[in-house]
Amino acid sequence: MQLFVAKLNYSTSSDTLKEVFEQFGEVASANVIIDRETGRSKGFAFVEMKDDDAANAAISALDNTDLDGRTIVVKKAEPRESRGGGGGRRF
DNA sequence: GCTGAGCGC
Repeated sequence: MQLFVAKLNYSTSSDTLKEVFEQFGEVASANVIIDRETGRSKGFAFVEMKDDDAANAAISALDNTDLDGRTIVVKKAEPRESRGGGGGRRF
């Protein structure tokens, strides 16, 4: 299950999120969105967890909680292909 | 070196 984490600290890294989410279950991968233009964090990230139960538990536990000094928001991530853009080509 | 809603190249 992919989790969407928003309102993170600009200094928060993928490893930090991984360690936090690993406390609730197995984290397949943690990916903090880094801006290609500035090279800095955009303020949100995506965390993929192997167990769905752990993912829901992490949402209920980490949502609206303090992380690195900032109150983060954890929700279920939407499919990247649905958003459209340059990479996702449905044809 | 900064800001602060929302969805990844």
